[in-house]
Amino acid sequence: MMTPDRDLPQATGLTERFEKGDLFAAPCPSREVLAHVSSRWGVLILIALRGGTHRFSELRRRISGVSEKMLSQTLQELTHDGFILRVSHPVVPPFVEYTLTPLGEVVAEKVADLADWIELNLMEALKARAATEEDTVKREPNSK
Amino acid sequence: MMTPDRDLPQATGLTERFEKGDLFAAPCPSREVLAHVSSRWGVLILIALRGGTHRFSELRRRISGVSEKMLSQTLQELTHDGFILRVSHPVVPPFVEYTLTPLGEVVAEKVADLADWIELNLMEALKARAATEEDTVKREPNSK
DNA sequence: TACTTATACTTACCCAAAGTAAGTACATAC
DNA sequence: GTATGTACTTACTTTGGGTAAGTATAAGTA
Repeated sequence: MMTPDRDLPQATGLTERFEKGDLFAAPCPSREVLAHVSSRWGVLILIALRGGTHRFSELRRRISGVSEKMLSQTLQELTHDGFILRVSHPVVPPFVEYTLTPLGEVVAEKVADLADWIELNLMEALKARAATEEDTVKREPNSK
Repeated sequence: MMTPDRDLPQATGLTERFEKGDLFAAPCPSREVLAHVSSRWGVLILIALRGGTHRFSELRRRISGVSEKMLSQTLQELTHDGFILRVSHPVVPPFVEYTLTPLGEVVAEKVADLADWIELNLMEALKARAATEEDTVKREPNSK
């Protein structure tokens, strides 16, 4: 049976063990920011902006697969979170530049670290995928 | 006015990254794995499993807000990717344990590093949020 | 005996988020 | 005058995530 444990007092006890913060608590604002940073396009945008300023359309072309809508939206979120600085030049056609803030450079570095590691170790991960049958280990009832 | 495009001559670091796993290319398998790891629940599961083995229902209670469906699904993905080992004891009621693999411990560490940093620096991010009007910098047409 | 509780799931259904396509305003090139 | 490029927004459609309920089984409770 499903027990609706939305806001049970157990949160306090568990939070103690993870005393860093309340990331494990549902209404934690960190989750939102973390979601922006680790979102599908957020990750790629942050990595793309390492190394320097880029224009909107540069990012769009570089990050294969983003729609303009999602790029715009994610850039807004990250800008709003203080990770990206948006500089718009009031000319025609529009000219807008996006740059990492000092705060953004730190997150971007951590995100890139994660992404790079995954790229480099993909082979191992894929090998594990091939061996699907070994995913689960079954133990005898009396072995525990 | 013609807008100069400094699109192609990229920073070497980024270009190298393109050629290795090519995260920026849409059909790159790294993206999928990265999506699993950096997904809303994937992040929290990996962090929760640092420090030791946990049962399904333990994780469910700890990670406030996960549905059983999402927990099950995300655990399957991460298990399939080789980051988590699933050990099921064939008893009634079911008893299943989840543990990080050596590979999983490394990703979990990187993910936790990112999450911790965000939690600690949330205040700065929120301060940036408050100053919404300063998100965008406008420059005069002739200032560039 | 019958009812409840607990576990680790799956399945059906629904809605919000993500993706697609088109529109916008203006200028320069052909 | 048609096309192109810029940085967007807005409607519409699709998909994925969330909610609630179902499942099998055994121990515990009334």
